[in-house]
Amino acid sequence: MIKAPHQLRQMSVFARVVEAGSISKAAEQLALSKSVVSQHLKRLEQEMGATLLKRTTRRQQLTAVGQEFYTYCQQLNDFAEQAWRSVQERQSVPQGDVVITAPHALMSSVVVPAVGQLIKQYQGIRPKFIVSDKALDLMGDNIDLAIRVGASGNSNYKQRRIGQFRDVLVANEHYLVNSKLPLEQMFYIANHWQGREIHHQFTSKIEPNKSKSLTVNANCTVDSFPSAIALIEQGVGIGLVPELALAQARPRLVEVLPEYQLAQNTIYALHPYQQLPLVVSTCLTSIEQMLSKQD
Amino acid sequence: MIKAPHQLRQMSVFARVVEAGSISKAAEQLALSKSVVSQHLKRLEQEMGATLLKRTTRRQQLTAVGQEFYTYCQQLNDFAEQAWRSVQERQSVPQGDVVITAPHALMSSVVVPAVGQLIKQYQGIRPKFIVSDKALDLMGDNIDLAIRVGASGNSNYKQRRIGQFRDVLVANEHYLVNSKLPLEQMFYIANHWQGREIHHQFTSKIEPNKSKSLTVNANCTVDSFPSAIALIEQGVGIGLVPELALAQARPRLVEVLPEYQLAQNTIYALHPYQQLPLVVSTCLTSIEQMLSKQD
DNA sequence: AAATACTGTTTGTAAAAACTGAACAATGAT
DNA sequence: ATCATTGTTCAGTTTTTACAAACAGTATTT
Repeated sequence: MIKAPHQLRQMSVFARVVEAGSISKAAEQLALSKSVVSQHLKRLEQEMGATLLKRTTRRQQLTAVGQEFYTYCQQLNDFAEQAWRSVQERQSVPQGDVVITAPHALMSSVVVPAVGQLIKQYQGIRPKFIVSDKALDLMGDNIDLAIRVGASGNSNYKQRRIGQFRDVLVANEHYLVNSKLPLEQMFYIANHWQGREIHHQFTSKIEPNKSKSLTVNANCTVDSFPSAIALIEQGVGIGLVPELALAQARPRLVEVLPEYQLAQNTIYALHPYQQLPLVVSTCLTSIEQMLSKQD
Repeated sequence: MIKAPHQLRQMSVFARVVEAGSISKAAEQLALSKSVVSQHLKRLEQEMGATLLKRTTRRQQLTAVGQEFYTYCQQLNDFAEQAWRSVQERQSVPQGDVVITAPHALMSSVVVPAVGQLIKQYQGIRPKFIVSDKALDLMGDNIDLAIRVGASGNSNYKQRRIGQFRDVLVANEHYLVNSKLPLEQMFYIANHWQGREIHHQFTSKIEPNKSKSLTVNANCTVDSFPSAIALIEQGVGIGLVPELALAQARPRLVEVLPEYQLAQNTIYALHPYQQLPLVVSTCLTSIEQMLSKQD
């Protein structure tokens, strides 16, 4: 019944003409020329096959049909107005649900603090944190923001580089002092994602050309780094830990090769939006700031 | 807040996408190409500064904003739909108020019978007849249809020729037979619009070239022809009467100059519409038919 | 009566948009 | 791995929209 794209517009204009009381005033209010408004009205009436407004140059009067039609068109305008307002309001202040996922390496050390700080300012934010080292499906799990290490090659989602960090090979101070074993034979506590065969390429912190490589087999595997830290603190062996997560544990852990460092991991933010909702973008900004501070 | 002409359309399309569950299906339902629908959505989101629909190639999910926005857009479509339907229904059958004005000469003899016949068929018609020999203001008096004799030179309204009739000079049969006076001296009962000095130009009914003229002063003036008929029937004098109105009175009245006739008067219909409402146009048609029958 | 101020309509023209169809990338199912 | 499906992007075309100016009708003012 109603197919043409312009009819809604015409209905809207018609309502304004009725309210304004004349074509000229309506045109003024709508910031249009009289001719346009006149034509809109004309075409609308043609396409409906009925006059809505009896009009001379001085007066105008609604038809019976026009009267009824107007009540709808009026509401139509109101609804459109309300719809926009509702969105604008919602977007003026960060609020509402945000589902954020991040790997262990970044969640408690970066994401949670960043968002936590935000909540103090905007109490309307209701975040939900999902720790996962696996790549979850943003759409399926209804995730608004995913922080990941390394780029996901193929994805429909928007992806942006938001920071970087290094992993550090650490051990309990006592373990390192007491153990007489060569590095290759130390007890290696690996994360699950590292696999069984582990290869590390170290570069000197001072001289970029000087490098050292290390290849070991995992003696033990954990599925998240807090377990690794626990073991390392206990003096069981050595293991890789994100430097960002060392803050809490640093006093008791020391680097195994203090003069060397590993390559940087890149941190990406992913989201399923064409355009970020305010809550999400605010969270993301906060996380980025947190990351830049730590550099 | 909402200014752009296309936004209503976009909102409408957005609602359809949500309802259809996918852009493709929505495009199909709207008889559009996918690309258009996609772009509409894209632009709408851009202009609102918010994503309404998180979407991959397979699934789509409403945003919090989108959810709220949708409820409005949905109703918007519904309203538009209803608005059109209401008009269509109203126009499928002639019904409702019609205000018709006509001069005495035509009202009871033509207009009322024509519309009366119509009412038998369409009981929803509620006509209001206003007899007036003066030209009323269509807009001011809320008149839908005006039947007039002679064209109104300057007017904003649509005007159309719908028939014609002659005036006839008549008298009571007995008066004519008994009166020995010459025509010029007979007691002349004039209508108000004829003025004091009256000139008639007669033409022979048989020979177009043969003509006769008559100039008289009014002995008596009436403001509408029924009064004239009453007087004439009483045998007071002669007077001009529209032939159309003679039907009821004919048995008792006879033409003064049976072989001659006066010039035809043209009947016009006037209305204040760009496009006639169904009720009005139906009435007009019926009146036209009534006129053509009498020719 | 004439001048005026204000209406709504028409017309020609330029800008904006809507739309299409085809090519493309991503996804899920067979 | 192939295949059908989905959404996006990119030309190019058609349709709408909009404006400005000229015009005509109406009411007020002078």
